Amino acid sequence: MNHQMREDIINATIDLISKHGFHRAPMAKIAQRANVAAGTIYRFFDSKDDLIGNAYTCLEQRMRSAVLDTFPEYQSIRNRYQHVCRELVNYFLASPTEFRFIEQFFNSPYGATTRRERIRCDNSIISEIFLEGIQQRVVKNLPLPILNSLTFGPLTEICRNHVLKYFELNDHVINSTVEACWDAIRQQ
Amino acid sequence: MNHQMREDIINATIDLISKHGFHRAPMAKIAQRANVAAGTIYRFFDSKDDLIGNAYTCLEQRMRSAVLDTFPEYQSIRNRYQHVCRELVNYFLASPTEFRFIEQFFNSPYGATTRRERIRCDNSIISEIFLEGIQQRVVKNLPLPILNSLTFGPLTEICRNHVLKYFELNDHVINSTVEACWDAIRQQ
Amino acid sequence: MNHQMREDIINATIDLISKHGFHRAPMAKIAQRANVAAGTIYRFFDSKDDLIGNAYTCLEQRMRSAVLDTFPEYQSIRNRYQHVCRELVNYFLASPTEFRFIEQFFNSPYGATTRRERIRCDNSIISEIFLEGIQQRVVKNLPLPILNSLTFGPLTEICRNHVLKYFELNDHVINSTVEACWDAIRQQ
Amino acid sequence: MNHQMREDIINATIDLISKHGFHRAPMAKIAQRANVAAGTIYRFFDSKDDLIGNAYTCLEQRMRSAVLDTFPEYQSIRNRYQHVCRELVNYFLASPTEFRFIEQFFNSPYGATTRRERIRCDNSIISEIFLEGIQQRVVKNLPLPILNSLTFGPLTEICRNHVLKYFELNDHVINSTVEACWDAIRQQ
DNA sequence: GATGAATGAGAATTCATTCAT
DNA sequence: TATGAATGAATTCTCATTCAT
Repeated sequence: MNHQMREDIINATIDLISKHGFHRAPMAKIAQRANVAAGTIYRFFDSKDDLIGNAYTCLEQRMRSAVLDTFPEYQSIRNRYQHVCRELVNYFLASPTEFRFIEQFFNSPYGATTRRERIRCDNSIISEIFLEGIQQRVVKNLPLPILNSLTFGPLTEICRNHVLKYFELNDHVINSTVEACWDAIRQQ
Repeated sequence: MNHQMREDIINATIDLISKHGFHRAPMAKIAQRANVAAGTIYRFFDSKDDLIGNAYTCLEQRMRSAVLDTFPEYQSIRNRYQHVCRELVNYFLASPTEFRFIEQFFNSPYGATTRRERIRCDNSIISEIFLEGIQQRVVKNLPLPILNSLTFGPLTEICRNHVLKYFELNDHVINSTVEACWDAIRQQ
Repeated sequence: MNHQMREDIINATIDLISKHGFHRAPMAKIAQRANVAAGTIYRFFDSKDDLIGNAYTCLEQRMRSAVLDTFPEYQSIRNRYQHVCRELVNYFLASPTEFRFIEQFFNSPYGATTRRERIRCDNSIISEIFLEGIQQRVVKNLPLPILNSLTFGPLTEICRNHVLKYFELNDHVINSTVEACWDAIRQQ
Repeated sequence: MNHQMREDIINATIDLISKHGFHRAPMAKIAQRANVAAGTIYRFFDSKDDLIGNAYTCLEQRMRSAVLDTFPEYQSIRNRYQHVCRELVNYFLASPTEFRFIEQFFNSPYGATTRRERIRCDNSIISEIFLEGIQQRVVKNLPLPILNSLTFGPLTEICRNHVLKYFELNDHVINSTVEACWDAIRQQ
């Protein structure tokens, strides 16, 4: 198994699909952009659907790394929370193509069977923050999916607006938004 | 122009696309489900893309009505805000198919050129609430797109989780979430 | 039978087909240009093919009139010959649309079963000229179809070049060409 | 690129179109007759229009070869003229299908932008004959397009009549016609 | 008679996948 | 193992024709 080839195919897939959608990203073009033959894709993936699924899984890994690599394990709940939020936004802004792919994937039938939390951040980490916060009465006692939504819902939204050039973000605005997310979930 | 037919076609489109995605919703199947001939669709719409765009526009209208028909014009900012939030969630939960279509549309290249705010709520209404709130120092002085994201980001998310059966909503949870959104945007 | 309507439909047919070809001249557009409903065409013609055939027959009549209305019955063979030639060219140049239709018709499977002579000129007239000419040893003793081709072949060609704007005709050039055609058929 | 396949597709195209017209020669049938899959055609040609255009260009080449391969470069103007005429007629009679295609092409909107001279004979050769003839006062001093029409107009016509079985040609008649064409253009 | 909306068979074209080299 | 030409089912769209009004 040539791992570089696999990587190239996945990157080509993300590129084309994020730009043109699942349809209008023909295998032939994916192959071309990846500098492999069309048939070669099928040595790595069973079908186009399989390729799409694997492209997503691959992105999941990348995001997890981005967010967790610099995770400050021993800081306050608030700090850990804000770290995750900021790193996520930074990752998305640095990788607009991947961001578009992920959003498309999640909101299509392909991703309908995937919980959003999985990709956003390793469950154990963000859940741990929430659970610890609830226990310490720093965070509202709400179901985890709700806390997740209150956090990642707005962050994803502002990234979309920025990536699609509707509203440009900067550090100040990002910080304000993260702060507002924290206001949403913290015990008042 | 037979308006019932047009409506039927749009509903069939929303139905099939929300379930199977833009591809895998062939015109032939749309026609079949709408009980019209394949060619008939083209009397009302120029192309599949045009049909999809119009289906979205139609949903926009329906949502606007749902949210605005019972709008309490003369109540407090907080009450008006919470009204919009709750009606939106109610509408989405009552129309899961339409919700899925909208999410797919927005996150695909089709909807990339459409600002999300448009559909979520008539701009003038929600913007008015925010602007009035900022003026009265009840709402944080943040750019409108950020306030929008802090509001509709979480709401869309919890609807998605409910519609996809990951986390069941009830009035209590919805109220808590709306309250948390308010906490996110209100002046602390 | 509303004759004006029939005429309008035929004119619309000639117009559209001469410009866009047999395909790309849909019945709906023909109807539109003729200011009648699509279904109305079928009160006058059995099918599109029938319409095309009748459009041709109609043109045949028009041409015949154009050439014969001023026919100088009692002049010399040469004069009568040159009259027919010139009138034909004049008619074609004055009616480029009809010319294009006829050419298309004749060279398509539609017209494959139609002898060209029919339309070019009433058989009896031109044949009479040729036969008389042969008898008087003024015209070469060649089969009539050959004499026809030597006459109408070049004339059609120069009309095509003019109509398609490849080579502009004027009276002088037309006269020279007619003269040359006469040289081709006359006994040397 | 499999050149045999390309050739097969072009031949199938010429075959079907010459018999049934541009419409009524669906890509599916062309593919079938060429013993290739429908999609294969699109590896060689962008569209049906492109295929038709290329089929014509291919015929142009074939005709040119037919006429020029045996061209007697150092003979008299009259001999060279008559050679071109006869070879052209011979080629058409030997290839009635190709002849029908060419005629249809030229007289349809497809070929409206193509000067007829191009296909009939390599311009430089026939033009050279005419120009030389004019200079030597052997040929009438008429514009080249007119000389072209006086020559190829009748020849095409008699071929049409033969191919469509209205009037059977033989060497004697062909020679007489070529002679008559020469009479048309030669200085009297 | 006239209409034109509706039909649906048929056309061009695309593209996931296969397989001989 | 990698290729990419070839496949043909599936898709979008067109348009001659019908028929209820």
